[in-house]
Amino acid sequence: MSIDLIEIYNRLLNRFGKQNWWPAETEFEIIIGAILTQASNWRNVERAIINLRENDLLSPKAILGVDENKLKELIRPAGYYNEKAKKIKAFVRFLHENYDGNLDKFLGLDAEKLREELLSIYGIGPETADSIILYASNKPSFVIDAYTKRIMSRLGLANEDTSYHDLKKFFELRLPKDLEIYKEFHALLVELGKTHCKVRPKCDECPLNDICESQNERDI
DNA sequence: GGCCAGGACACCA
DNA sequence: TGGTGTCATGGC
Repeated sequence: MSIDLIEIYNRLLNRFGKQNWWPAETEFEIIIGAILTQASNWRNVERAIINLRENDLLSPKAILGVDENKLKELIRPAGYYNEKAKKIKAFVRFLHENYDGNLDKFLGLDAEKLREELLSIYGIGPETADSIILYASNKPSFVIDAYTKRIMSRLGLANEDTSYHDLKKFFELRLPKDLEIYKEFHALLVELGKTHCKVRPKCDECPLNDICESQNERDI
């Protein structure tokens, strides 16, 4: 099967424009956001990040020193705050113990080693790891999320049980290994997912409508 | 008032 | 390795 992912990319880019992800001021903020946004609404995550910023906690050192219960209270709006507080703590402890708390040193690892290290940290799975590699470490590692799986499934290019690894390779084998394309494409797929390719799809006006197998109301 | 959101992990068979 | 339960707030 030949499918032109660049064609899809260009359509999304023309429709939605450049997304300029990741919305954050620092690399550490990207990492915190990547953990906080797990299975959560980004608007809620923003509230949590604002709370952290107002308390000067957007640095590894500050997070390392803050009381975990205090951390939980501040990130509460993001949901799953007990779990996420543990995950955030786990990350800064790992950084402290293995890289002297030096984030630049850690993010300077080559992509393969960085991914391996990230996946060894509690609370960081494939998607969060790839998000950190792509947007914080600025190395091309394609991110697969729930929206991407759904969109690919609706397009007939994947099943619901297609593995993360296989879907990731599907994109990486068909796209130029270009940092900006990787960044934008993932952001654009999320935007499409939010606006059209939802659980209850709004296929009208979808830029991929003509090449989508599901058309309307196919329950996946 | 129910559904859903930019996942990961523990536990089980 | 695959399926299921759990974690939780807030917008729509």
